[in-house]
Amino acid sequence: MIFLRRKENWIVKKLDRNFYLRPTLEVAKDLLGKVFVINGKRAIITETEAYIGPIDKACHAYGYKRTKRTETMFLPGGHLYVYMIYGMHYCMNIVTEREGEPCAVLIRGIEGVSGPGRVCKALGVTKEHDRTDLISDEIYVEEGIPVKEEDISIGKRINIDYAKEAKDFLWRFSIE
DNA sequence: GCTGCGATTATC
DNA sequence: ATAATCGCAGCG
Repeated sequence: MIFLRRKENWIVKKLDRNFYLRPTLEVAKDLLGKVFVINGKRAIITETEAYIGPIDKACHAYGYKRTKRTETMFLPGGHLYVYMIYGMHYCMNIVTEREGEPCAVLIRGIEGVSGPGRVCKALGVTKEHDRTDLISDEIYVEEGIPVKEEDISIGKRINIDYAKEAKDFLWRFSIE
């Protein structure tokens, strides 16, 4: 039995573990329109990018590379992966797929905010949130708004020109 | 112990 | 087009 409480037109049901354990490209696309909840703030996700460690030269964990930083991506889907970049910004990702498969989805935009660094700043996400489990009471993602297939734009990922053939993968998803 | 650079952003 | 700014991977 499924009961969906609705608050205005948002479906407020929390996403469960199984949502995140699916293939990364599916999760990246399905996260559009979902509502990220943290620090008492709520934000509609509008732009994402997939990073698939086993085959993706743009991914920190390419070829299953384990370092102190990438260790988070080996956790089961549904955890937060937060890292600092350029010594001054944080980037927030949601880990996907089963434990041991280092994959994640970068949250590149939320409603009214473009760019992964600005997203973290707007939501107050820092290194402290790395490894946070989203199957929790305080920090999680809700069903949010249904998104139509025709409203989704697909394109190449941003700022990964160093990543050889992977730079041309169409692993970026966005709405509006 | 050094060196170089990055899934970015603000500003020239 | 370029500076800002630092954790850390790679090297040896």
